[in-house]
Amino acid sequence: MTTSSQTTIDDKVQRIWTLVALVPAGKVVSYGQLADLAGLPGRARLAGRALKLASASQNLPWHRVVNSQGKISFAKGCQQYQTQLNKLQDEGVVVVSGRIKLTEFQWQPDIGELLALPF
DNA sequence: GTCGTGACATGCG
DNA sequence: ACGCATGCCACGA
Repeated sequence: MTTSSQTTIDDKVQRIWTLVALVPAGKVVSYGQLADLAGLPGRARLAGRALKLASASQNLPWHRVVNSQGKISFAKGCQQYQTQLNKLQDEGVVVVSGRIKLTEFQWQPDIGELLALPF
């Protein structure tokens, strides 16, 4: 087949990065949500991997990604945890007992934004 | 090829 | 609310 379009791991990671870049300040998104939006249901861990692989030069707002419970997925107290927490609070995201109220701060992508995506 | 690990999610008790 | 099991699957040892 000359027209086969195989989606490699890199393509998927690329999609996650593209989506994260769309999240506005003051809002958060969950790993699972990113995977879903990328057309990869059930692949939340891949979203996490994508962020780990991302380089600082990409300037991704990775701190806006939390788990489905609205909590930061780093060990409480570690350096990364603190950095993420600080950035979120700087943006106005309210964190109570290490938790964020998703009903209030979870990002709801715009239809047009999704249609404009390359996938 | 098998196994353990992981920036996850969900269901059950 | 919390821990534990299971599902998921890429990666490295």
